[in-house]
Amino acid sequence: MPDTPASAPSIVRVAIDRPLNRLFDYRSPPDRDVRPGMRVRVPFGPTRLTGVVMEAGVTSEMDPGRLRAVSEVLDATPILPDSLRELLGFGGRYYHHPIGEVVLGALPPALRRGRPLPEAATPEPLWAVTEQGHRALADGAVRGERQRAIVAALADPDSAPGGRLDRPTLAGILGRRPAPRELERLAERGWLECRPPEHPTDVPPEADSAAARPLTPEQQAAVDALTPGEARPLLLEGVTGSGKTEVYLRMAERVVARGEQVLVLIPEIALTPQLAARIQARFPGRVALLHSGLAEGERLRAWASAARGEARVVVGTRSALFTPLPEPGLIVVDEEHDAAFKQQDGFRYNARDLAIKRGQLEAIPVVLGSATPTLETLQAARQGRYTHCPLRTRPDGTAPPRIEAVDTRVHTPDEGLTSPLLDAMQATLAGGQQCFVLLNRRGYARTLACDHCGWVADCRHCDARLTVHAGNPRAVCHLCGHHEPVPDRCPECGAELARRGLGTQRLEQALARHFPQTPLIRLDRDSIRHKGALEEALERIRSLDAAIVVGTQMLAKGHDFPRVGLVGVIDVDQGLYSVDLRAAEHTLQLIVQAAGRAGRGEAGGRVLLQTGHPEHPLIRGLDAADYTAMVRPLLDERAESGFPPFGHLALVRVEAEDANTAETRAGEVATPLRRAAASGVRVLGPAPAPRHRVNRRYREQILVQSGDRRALHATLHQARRAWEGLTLPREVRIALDVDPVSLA
DNA sequence: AGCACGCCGACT
DNA sequence: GTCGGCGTGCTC
Repeated sequence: MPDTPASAPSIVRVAIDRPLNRLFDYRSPPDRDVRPGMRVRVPFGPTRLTGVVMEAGVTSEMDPGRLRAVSEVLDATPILPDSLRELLGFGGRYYHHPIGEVVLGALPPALRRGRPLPEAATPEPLWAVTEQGHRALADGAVRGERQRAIVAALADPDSAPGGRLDRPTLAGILGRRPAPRELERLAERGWLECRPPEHPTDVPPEADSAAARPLTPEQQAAVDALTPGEARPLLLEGVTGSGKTEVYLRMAERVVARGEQVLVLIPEIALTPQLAARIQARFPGRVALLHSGLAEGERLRAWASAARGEARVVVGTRSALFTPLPEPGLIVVDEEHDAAFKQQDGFRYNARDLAIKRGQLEAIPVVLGSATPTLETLQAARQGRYTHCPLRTRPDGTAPPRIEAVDTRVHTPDEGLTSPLLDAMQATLAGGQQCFVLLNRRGYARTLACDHCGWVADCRHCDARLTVHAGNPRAVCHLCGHHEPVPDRCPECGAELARRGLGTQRLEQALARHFPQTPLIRLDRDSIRHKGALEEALERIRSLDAAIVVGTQMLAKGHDFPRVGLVGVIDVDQGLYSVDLRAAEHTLQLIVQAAGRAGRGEAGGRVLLQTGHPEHPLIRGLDAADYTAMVRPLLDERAESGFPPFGHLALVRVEAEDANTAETRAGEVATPLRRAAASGVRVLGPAPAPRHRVNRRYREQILVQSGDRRALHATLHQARRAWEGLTLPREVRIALDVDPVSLA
């Protein structure tokens, strides 16, 4: 960098939290060394804003007289290192999102607002259940939902291996933050004890039985595939129970042992608290946990402890990807196929893809773990761009479950249930095992309709049918949340209304009639609405022998259940024949993930799929032991259509308050896209979005597709500049989604 | 995104 | 006469 003469004012280029796709130049104070990565306070129009210096010592294109001066320098040293700023710059360009929002969005809210970075913090103390507490829990003496949830979470070796958790981790498991006073009160009653964070040597090895068990040859091979200096991404493909977590932990141990930090990304902390808890148990006092359930101060402290290098392992959801690590050594993306890694509004980044990029920039390996990797990841592994480490055998030696189809044309379902499924359930329950029944629609009935005049209950804000919910009876829109009372009679003709289609609530009722003696638990977004309910339900499932659990895809997510003998999938056809880009892929993933719940016991499990199309190639190819073989027809289909991973997509959505405006403006938005489109870039649309009206707004969409990523991005870039010259009404919004997960 | 400036309708 | 409606344009 050339020295600037002492007389010329030094100029810094600053990112600010405004949707403007450029940086702003300021004169930096003559007496202070303002370096890239530091936060500054700058005048912006009539106000002052917090910004991040992206470049320093630059010359400005601006007329020097128009430059204003930095008002205040907020950091003594940079809080965003070079590599992260580079990652954020890349992210802004790749996803075509304003750089300032990207950069400021990477900071915890407290830092975004200009608060100082806290000094080194004392580590969070760890909480554990006392002997007395265990007895009280067993005797039912722990009264109060909240108190019981806390003690139960700490007492459960699945949620708290090692029996000790700090408050932020507990918050992730409970889905709410227990107040310090709540914990203290439990300690005063003698049920909990509080210990200072200990050294790793204090952890009893029996805290996690997997830590003592030798690795299988496949696990060992995966751990050994991670060689220092080799920064290639690694796909760890393993079914549930194949011991992926133990592989992550052993890799992390090696990385931490050589003085480097580990970042672990997980899809959603509330649904999979076990991984976070196991990591916490293996690296006590050295883990920072970052998730949306944290209070602002806690989030700031966790972020700062990672940034200062105190936390050696950082575990977090999507946005934790942007945590600074002074000594990075490894990034793990667990359940890499999960759509939760894609941000669905604003800066629409995919944390999995940006994790790969971060790995490149930091020259460290990235491990992608899944039983059902995305087609993008499988293809990269097939081409040798990623190292592929399969874990085919389960450490407990059990066989993968058998997957069988039940032909619903032969066996007509009653309330969603066919006789072969009911018979299989009967047998499973008789054997003392559990049955999981999966239906991807919550509520009671899918629609409310009049058989007499054809009226159906529609949402007044969206293009969607209202779903009938039982219990507190309401008709609910699953798109916008609008709800209204369920009418007794048809508002048009007064005839009796029919409740059509099946939801989890109705299925639950039907199952209760078939199996009146069997404990029945429902698990969906409605049943776990109140905080800690998921943990309670999981706890109950684990405590039972024969039982039926009915629920949505939530059932198939990472929880560990030892006694599931049978998984029934009520309706797979919906996913197989949906027009959406990834519907079939997601259905296969769901089936395999669900199958992973079955047969952890010695008996081996069964999966029954109810379908009207048992001859469908994807159904015929189902084999829980070989996902790669299962998805081959999908890959062939994508290759033919030029869809990912064989081509690249971007979706442009134009939204307005009325349908006409949306349509005409979408046309104006499409024109520069067409004009900019290089050869090999296709522009499809505009067309009404599959969900045309949502929340009283109308949406049109344009799909841009190309086999050449660079050509696609050049097109988007050029079109975007043309859009800036467009005079659109304020209410019209253009949203650009690069690498969309769904076209709906 | 904010926020100010600016140019036309019903109020003290 | 003026308070305020939100259309348009700028922010180093």
